[in-house]
Amino acid sequence: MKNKEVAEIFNKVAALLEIRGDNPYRIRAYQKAAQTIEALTTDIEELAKQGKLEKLPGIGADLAGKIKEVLRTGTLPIYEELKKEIPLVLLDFLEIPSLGPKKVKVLYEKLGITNIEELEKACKEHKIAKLPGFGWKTEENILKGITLFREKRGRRPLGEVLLLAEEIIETLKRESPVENIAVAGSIRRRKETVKDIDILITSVQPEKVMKKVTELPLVEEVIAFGETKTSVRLRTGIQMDIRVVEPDSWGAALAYFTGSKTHNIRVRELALEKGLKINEYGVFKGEEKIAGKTEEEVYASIGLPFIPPELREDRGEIEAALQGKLPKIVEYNEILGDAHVHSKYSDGTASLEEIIVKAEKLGLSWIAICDHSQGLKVAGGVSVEDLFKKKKHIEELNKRSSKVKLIFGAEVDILSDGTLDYPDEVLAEIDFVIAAIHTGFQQTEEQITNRIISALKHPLVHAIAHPTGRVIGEREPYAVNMPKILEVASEYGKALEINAYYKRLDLDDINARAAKERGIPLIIGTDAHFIDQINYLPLGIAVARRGWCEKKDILNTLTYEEFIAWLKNLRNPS
DNA sequence: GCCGTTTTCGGCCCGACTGTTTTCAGTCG
Repeated sequence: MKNKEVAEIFNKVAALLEIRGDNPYRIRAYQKAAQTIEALTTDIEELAKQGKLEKLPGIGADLAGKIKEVLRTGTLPIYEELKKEIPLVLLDFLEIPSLGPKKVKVLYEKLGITNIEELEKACKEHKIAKLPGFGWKTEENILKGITLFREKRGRRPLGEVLLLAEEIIETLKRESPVENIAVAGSIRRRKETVKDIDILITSVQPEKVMKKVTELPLVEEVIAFGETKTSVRLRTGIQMDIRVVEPDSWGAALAYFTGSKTHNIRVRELALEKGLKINEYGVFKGEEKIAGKTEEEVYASIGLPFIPPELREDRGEIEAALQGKLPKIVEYNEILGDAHVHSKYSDGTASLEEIIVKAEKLGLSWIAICDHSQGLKVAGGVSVEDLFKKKKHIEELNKRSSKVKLIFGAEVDILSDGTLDYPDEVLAEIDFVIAAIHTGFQQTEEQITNRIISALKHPLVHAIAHPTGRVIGEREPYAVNMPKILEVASEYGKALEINAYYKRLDLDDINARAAKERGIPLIIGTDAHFIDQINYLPLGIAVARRGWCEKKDILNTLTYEEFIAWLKNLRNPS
């Protein structure tokens, strides 16, 4: 948690400096530092103690000192100073489309506007249009922006947007003259939340495609309309940007629009060092275009192998690629099973038979049926008696089904005192025990951490489900000391779950990478309560990929027999 | 504010579109 808090302060300093109109490169330095800190897989406090802060990219003597200051005092002199100069609420204004730092500054200095209500009032009284650089159009845009802001149309979970994007692509393929079409941006990188939908197209009739885009029934409003770039807002509130390029520029454009922004900056800096220029149209040596048709070509032009989109976050992937040390991240088709599915035995809606049919459809060869344990009454926790019925049921089905095997598991509650929700003699009968916290979220960090640690140390537990308990956009993680959890999991060889449910994705990419670096096995489970939620499995795989995980790091790449062997071996090492 | 087998100073990614302008700053990605 500490890392996020430090990063947050740096980000705010950067935003405030922007409004103040400070040196843009100084601002970028703060932003870059914030990003580096947020992506750390170790506790920043540890790095500070070891005097290793200055080894981090983008952090020099000055910022290292400032990090230490934040860790010591919780704030920074420059931050406090800026807050006095510029009201913090102005940062909210930056979220309003068409308002950037320059305009926000003018609003504050000329009209003394310091909250949304005042801003709205000033628009309605047409005071804004009279300001230099503003006009009636800007006034209208701000009013629209305020409405959007109030509706909190911020980042949405990837799982919510991905299907929509794929649907739109199918429609455009069918109904307009596109040749290549692909989703780019943070969706292609499979970031856990996304702000907009970026779609890239090649076409010989770009104007027809653009027209079609604006006519899609899903479109509510056209924000910008150009020959090569069109932006619309969909009825769901999300923005969609469409770019059309020449086939010859497909790879360069795809790389460009996939981002991330910081990854792109690094790539282009590398190009400059080699006397090349990269833009969305290609790689150029002087006037001559030397690459651009494919992404591979673009990376190769600056001496890099292809970097999978999920890694393009400027979290060391470029350095790794330069050294030939890019991980061979786990492939989507290497995942053979889903390690966390609920059935009718607890609060799931599907029968075991239905789950088998679904798994076969998805090409999976095993599913771990992990229903809730007895104490979790709200979620239909399974009594000991029913648990043994389920065990028998699974054994019978496994005899009949050859393509898909079920694994007899349980998602066992970690009670508030750290003990487990079934007695040991029952746990011993369960082939796969994944323990989880479902109650007592308000406990202190020490209490929660100790609960999970006692579960990790329990000899019959194999893994911990959704280790931080966060629900994207709804619930913050409970107070848990992740470095300690990682330490104990690593010591005891226990697995941690990447929960693939679209609102959990817990562990997240950064924690998954931290686990991988410590040799902790990871296990992906959809936590499906409805049969179709098993479809979310790729979202969990995406987290693993974003966490630099390779095949060997993920237990779901094991065959049924291998996984059963792993489970047994953990309890009785051979 | 960072960074350096061309550099400890002078660089720091690149382009489309909008709106307010009569040539371009600001915003956005």
